[in-house]
Amino acid sequence: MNEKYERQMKKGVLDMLVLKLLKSEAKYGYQIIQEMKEKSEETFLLKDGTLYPILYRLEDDKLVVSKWSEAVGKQVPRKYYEITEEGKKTLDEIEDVWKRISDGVLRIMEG
Amino acid sequence: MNEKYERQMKKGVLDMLVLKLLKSEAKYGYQIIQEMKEKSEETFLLKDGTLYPILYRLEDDKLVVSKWSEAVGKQVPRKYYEITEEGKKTLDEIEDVWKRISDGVLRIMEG
DNA sequence: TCTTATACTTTGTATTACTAAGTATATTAT
DNA sequence: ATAATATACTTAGTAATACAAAGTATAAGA
Repeated sequence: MNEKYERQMKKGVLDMLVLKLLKSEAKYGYQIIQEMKEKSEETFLLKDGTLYPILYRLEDDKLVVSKWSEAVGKQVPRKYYEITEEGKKTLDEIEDVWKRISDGVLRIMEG
Repeated sequence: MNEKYERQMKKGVLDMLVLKLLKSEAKYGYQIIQEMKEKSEETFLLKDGTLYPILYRLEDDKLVVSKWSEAVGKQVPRKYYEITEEGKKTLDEIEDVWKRISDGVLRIMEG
């Protein structure tokens, strides 16, 4: 029952969180999943099947670009995702939307 | 572009907000729309076509019950929606989910 | 050798906010 | 009287996304 609401409430915010994590530096998929888990203190536990479609969508929208890493030794090849200028701009906008909505929720829930 | 994110971010929270507004007293559709608008300071501007499907869903889930008002004078008949005990319990649970998710978002966005 | 972690891809499902169109009555302004 | 607006509820259809699940493949450790 609660999972239903949890899933719905996450809609829209994951794009924002992924862009935020990429803002400091380019990262690869597994790294994003780990940071999301650690920084949110276990609240955002993404499956890879959830993250990659988000990254592909962000790439289609030109908010991120991806590059395969040079083969360094025997390292499994990694695809690094880097935020674009447009991505940074969009991140700021999405953050404003989030602030406005969470403020609105607070006003109703606490009023 | 932003409308897309705004719409997604509202998913899940509208049920919570409607239940919250019904917690203090039974209300009819138009009244809910007005209170949502006022209390959220223009953030949640629901169309009737958005609200009623939510109310029907809540009713299907037995979180609210509806009663048509007695015909008082020439008043247009109104359908009052009242939160159930199960609805109150679910509201508390959804609120916990919301708090956990918004805390998680904050941790990532501010850290 | 087996398990686990790393790493990316694709397909399909369930859910929900919103638009739009429809029906109908009461009140207010012209 | 008439027109416009506010009130009040219903239904059908669209777009978007979190997630599960299944698949492919390599590296490291027990």
